[in-house]
Amino acid sequence: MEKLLDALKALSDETRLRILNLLYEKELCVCDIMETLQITQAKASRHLIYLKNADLVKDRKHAQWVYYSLAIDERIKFIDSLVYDNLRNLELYQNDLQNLKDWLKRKTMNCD
Amino acid sequence: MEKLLDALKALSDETRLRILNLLYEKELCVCDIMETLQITQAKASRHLIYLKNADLVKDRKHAQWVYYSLAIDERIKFIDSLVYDNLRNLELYQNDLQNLKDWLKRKTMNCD
DNA sequence: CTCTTATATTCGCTTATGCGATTATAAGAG
DNA sequence: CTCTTATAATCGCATAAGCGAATATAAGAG
Repeated sequence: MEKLLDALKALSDETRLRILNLLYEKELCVCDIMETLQITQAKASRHLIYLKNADLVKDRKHAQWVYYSLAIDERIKFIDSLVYDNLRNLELYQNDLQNLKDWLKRKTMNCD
Repeated sequence: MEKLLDALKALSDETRLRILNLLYEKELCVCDIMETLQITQAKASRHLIYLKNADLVKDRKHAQWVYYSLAIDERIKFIDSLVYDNLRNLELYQNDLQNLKDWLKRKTMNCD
């Protein structure tokens, strides 16, 4: 199956790794990712679709939002090791998690 | 450290995965890899150098041969999982291992 | 030295990738 | 309906990647 190669290609780009790192925390919509990583909407959308085509994430539409979440089954559990043992030792990805936390907090407050 | 990204880029090409799969068996010279995978010398050499630059393999020169072997430390042990749990379930990579075995046998016999 | 073998490097080409900017689509909100 | 917000798709461009063919280098062999 060449799906493995697709998955590896999906993992060979920093932006997609950063997105995947966020999705390991929780399901997120496109705008959460744009805000957290400070990237353009087109860029976020493009890379999410790339990850989806590689079967690493799945999406779910609700009203005008599209929510993305992990779709990593045990066939490719090496990705768990990659994220927990490697990615998250790096400052960039740690900072992204903190930024996500901050963003989600601000977002909730604005709804009050 | 961006070395992780280099490693992932190195893993996103089928030829390099096939080479890595072989090196998980044993140290090999460039010509073993050409013969086993039936690829050109330039292609084998190029991809081995790519893997070396990503710190996934190391080389050792002996007489006119250059021997390549794994250089995967525990920082990137997710690659072990990738190879043993994913790659080696795929027919292509299983066949490559058989071809390697056959080639090494033939090679030894020619030296008698 | 000269020839052969093993490996690396360069060249020119083709295709793939990533990007910003823009446009299209789709669902609410009012 | 019309306007706004969220997301996807398209376009044109620049750069990277992979390839075969040819050439360069380096070490033995004779």
